[in-house]
Amino acid sequence: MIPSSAFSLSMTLQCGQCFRFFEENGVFLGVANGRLLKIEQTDRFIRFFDMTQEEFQAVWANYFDCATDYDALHTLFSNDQTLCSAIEKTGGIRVLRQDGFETLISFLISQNNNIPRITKSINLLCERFGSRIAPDTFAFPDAKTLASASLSDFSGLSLGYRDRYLLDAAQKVSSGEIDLSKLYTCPIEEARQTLRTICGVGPKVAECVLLYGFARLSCVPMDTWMKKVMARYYQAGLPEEILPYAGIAQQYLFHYARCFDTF
DNA sequence: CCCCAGGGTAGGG
DNA sequence: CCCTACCATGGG
Repeated sequence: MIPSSAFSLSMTLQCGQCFRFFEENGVFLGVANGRLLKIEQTDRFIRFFDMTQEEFQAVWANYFDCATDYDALHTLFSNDQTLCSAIEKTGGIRVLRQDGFETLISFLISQNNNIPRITKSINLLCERFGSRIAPDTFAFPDAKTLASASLSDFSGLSLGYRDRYLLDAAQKVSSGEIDLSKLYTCPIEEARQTLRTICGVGPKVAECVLLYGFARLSCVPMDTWMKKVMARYYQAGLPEEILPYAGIAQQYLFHYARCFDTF
């Protein structure tokens, strides 16, 4: 269990950073790290169902980024007026530490797309190519499996023109042409450059992959909503002192603009 | 019919 | 460097 202060499970799982959780009577079910996760938020705690302390420490503490002091970040961010307002509504969001390859594929699908359709495509992709880990539950497929597919194998997943992007990404990772493990710590510009050799990875998708998949917290995905926020509130850029954690600030501002502000 | 969706690419100035 | 048309697909 995790204390609930400054932690909103529903916002964290539904703010558009991950796509494999759904809510049923207040309980969230989903798949990450090749495991089925059942989890709920009570008044004071986040409760993990069917979970040993060992598994929580080995897998999920990292996934939910329990080591980061979000209260300290809120204090830092609150010096800024707009972020202060955003945090009032969205401060329970945590930036998840997701699998790098899954994040890469997921945000290739996200381009010029909407969240319900992204979710649908990803679930269909897992059903077709992922290993079955429980009834009607499938893990995210690995790079080798996707790389061995052909374009026609992707039909019916509502990927549109993005099918060849997935294949290119899977082949570059599977062949070793791209070593994703380097992206955690290599210089950030090198990480961006590496990802952008993949067809369909531009500036925005690269930032998403690095932030959500490789814990590069300085990365700021500039989607249509964040562009509106920047134009309206930050024409001179984000405050200097938050830049090392700008990705987390971005998550608050993105969700604030999308769900609470009127643009 | 239009527009938009967590954009990127190719092609032309 | 900039700008624009186009890219599949579904929902409003």
